[in-house]
Amino acid sequence: MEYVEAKEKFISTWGSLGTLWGINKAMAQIQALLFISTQPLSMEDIMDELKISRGNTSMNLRQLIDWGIVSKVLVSGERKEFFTTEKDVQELARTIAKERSRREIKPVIKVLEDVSSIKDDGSEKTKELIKQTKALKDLTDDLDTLMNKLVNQKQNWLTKSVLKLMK
Amino acid sequence: MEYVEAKEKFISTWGSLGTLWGINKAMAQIQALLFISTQPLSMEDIMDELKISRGNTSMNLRQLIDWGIVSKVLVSGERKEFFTTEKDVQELARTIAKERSRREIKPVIKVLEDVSSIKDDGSEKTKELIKQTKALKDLTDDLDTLMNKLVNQKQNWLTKSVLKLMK
DNA sequence: TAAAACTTTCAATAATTATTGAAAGTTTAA
DNA sequence: TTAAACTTTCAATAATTATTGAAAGTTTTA
Repeated sequence: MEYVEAKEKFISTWGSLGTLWGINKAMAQIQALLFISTQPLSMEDIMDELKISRGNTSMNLRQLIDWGIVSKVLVSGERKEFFTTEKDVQELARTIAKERSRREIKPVIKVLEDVSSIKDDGSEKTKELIKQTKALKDLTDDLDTLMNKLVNQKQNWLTKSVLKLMK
Repeated sequence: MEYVEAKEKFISTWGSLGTLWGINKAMAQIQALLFISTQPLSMEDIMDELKISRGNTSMNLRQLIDWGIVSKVLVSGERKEFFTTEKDVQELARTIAKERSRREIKPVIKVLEDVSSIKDDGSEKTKELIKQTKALKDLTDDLDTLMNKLVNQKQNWLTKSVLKLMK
């Protein structure tokens, strides 16, 4: 496989994986492109590489910035803006995990709490609803805690964690 | 909050969470409904509760069965089929984790391996592509291993794991 | 074996989500 | 200032994905 083919394969695979996990394709592909790029890229560069429109590029770059994954960089002597992504995979994973926890997991835990704390009217179906949503709440809470703990150990968190679990 | 309101809130929240994570709404809602139901439900029951068509119900039930999350149960004296979902949240999490690993993570690891093992032609951009996809491959591999290890400890895996990591 | 009871399939359609592109907005340099 | 260089916004449109419903298929019972 040559460079160009490998690059395209990587970008398109990353895009598909994104789609599978509820992340839009353009967003995932922009991040992938920046991730393997040796310098920061301008909007033009991204549009040309991925063959997407200016509007699309602009909107998705903003989302990536909101997620804390991409940042603007100033290139001296250049008027337009350039963009880079976090290059360290561990830091990247940490950022994504934190954001998904904050945006998606925490609100669900809140709903599960509300639902599981309705008044027990003694009926079987109410008991079941309470029991099951409580169990789901506890699990989600534990997973969220675990994920955040994992991700907050700055140094080699993954390796360390895997080792601990193998004991 | 009354039973009916709580039930609807749970089902619709679960549906939205599904959508956010790339799982279709009907599929997530069917699973949610079965999860809090005291008995197995027939296709009619599900259609009525969720106000979805027969075709939709049939297709999504099949997908849930393919994922190993829902199973058919025979109710004696009844001709039609009834369905239940795994009621134990830990077992449920285990099944979902394994399936997502098998269907989505493993194939991506394969692509990352291919891409990161292209010939180094000495150019900076090739070196960067190799370096970054290699790092991503290693991380993904570690996360996948960790997830599978977590999930394969049959008893109280989560609690145990959290405790270990807190040491 | 016929027909009733049920499930699956799939082409048509609806709903949702992503993308475009041009107009409006903003910043910088002369 | 003003006009060129650049970015953002957003209504229109395209692409994708989900859903319907009726016909075809299957199984069971009489």
